Amino acid sequence: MTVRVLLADDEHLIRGALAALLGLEDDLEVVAEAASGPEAIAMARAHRPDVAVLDLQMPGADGVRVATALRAELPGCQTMIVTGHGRPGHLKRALAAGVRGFVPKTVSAQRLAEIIRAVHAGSRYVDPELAADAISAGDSPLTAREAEVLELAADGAPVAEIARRASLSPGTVRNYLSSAVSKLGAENRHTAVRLARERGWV
Amino acid sequence: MTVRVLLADDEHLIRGALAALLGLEDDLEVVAEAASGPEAIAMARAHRPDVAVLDLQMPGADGVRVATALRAELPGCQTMIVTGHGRPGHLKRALAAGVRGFVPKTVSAQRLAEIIRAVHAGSRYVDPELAADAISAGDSPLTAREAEVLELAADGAPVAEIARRASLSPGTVRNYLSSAVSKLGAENRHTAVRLARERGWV
DNA sequence: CTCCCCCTATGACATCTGTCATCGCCGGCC
DNA sequence: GGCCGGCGATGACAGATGTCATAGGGGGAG
Repeated sequence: MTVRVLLADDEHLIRGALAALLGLEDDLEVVAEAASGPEAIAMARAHRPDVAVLDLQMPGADGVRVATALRAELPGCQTMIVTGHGRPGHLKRALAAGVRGFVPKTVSAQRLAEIIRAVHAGSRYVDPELAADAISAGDSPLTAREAEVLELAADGAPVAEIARRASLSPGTVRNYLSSAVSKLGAENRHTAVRLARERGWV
Repeated sequence: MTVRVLLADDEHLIRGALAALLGLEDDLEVVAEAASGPEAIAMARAHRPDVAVLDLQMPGADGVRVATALRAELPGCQTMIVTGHGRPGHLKRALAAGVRGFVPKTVSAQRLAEIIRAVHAGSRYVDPELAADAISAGDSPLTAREAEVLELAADGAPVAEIARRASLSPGTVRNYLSSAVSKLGAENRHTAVRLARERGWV
């Protein structure tokens, strides 16, 4: 019995190469490919794969968003995420979205094929290194608003702009930023953004 | 006559898959693989490939740095860069380093094989879209010091820290930042850093 | 030689940011 | 009911940042 696989990655080079390699395994069959989030969802709807292998970063909708959509629409389809640089927060988000596998692109195709089989059989697989990172990063100490405001501060916007976008008073924004900065042990909001990003808290 | 290819990419999944696909072409032979910059140089030294296909982002030394090293050491070896997200500045740097091909990972393996042949035959190939971006981005309006200081400001360090690292007076640093910000039409140094990064000027 | 641009620096000023104290409101928990 | 924590806001203050004028030295172009 062969496992029907959907492959979604915006990098044609990788997607094609991967499809070819996975196709060599005689119990795996790549039944659909997609280059964007929305396309992945559409292809899944049309081909009803057993396992969806999703890149984390795709135009339109990222891998986790696609996984969430598939979870709701095709309960029989297991999802897994493949990513170049895995941050702890992504893993946490992915797991929360019902993703069953989370692997970095540094694994071999051979290994990926095994993991696809495992996921299809019902087990979960998370890359040990990424799991360790996620555990050591721990939970976010930031409150919802602190995280939101920090997010808005990410592109270097001044306080007034952030306040406008968040519909908050500038003073309140500064308070949240201040508290976020102190919780993260950062020197200023920009390093705070960087730290929070590294730990996957925004 | 077969083209001997060196493949360097830190993502095992991509590298392996690509090696397999390129190996299917009967006039291409992947004679070496590497997962880091230094390893790529060592492998090139050992196997003397005709064409080196280098990922832009690798641990140790990025693709352009590797290309520069190879240019000096193995003049008979043509180099080309493959990258996920290509910024204009990278292309410029790559061309200056004597790289003969520059392609995004969104091309197909088929197309990549053709380009490898072309590069081996002595032509150059630059992805049209990336080329257009590079041209429209134009040249950097920043002076050497402005760019350097902006670079140091990238991680959100305060002026005092930047001044220390650049061995400059804090006042001078603020002047450079101010002038860079105004040249880039940014609101503050952090958005200036972002803009300069997008255009490949830092 | 002169002009111009870059590098470096200082001082002054206005504004922005970070921090703290304090307040009221709401919702959950003991 | 009382306590606590999060949310939203204000006011005040110190320190950081952005801007401008100014100035000397050096190097390249005309």
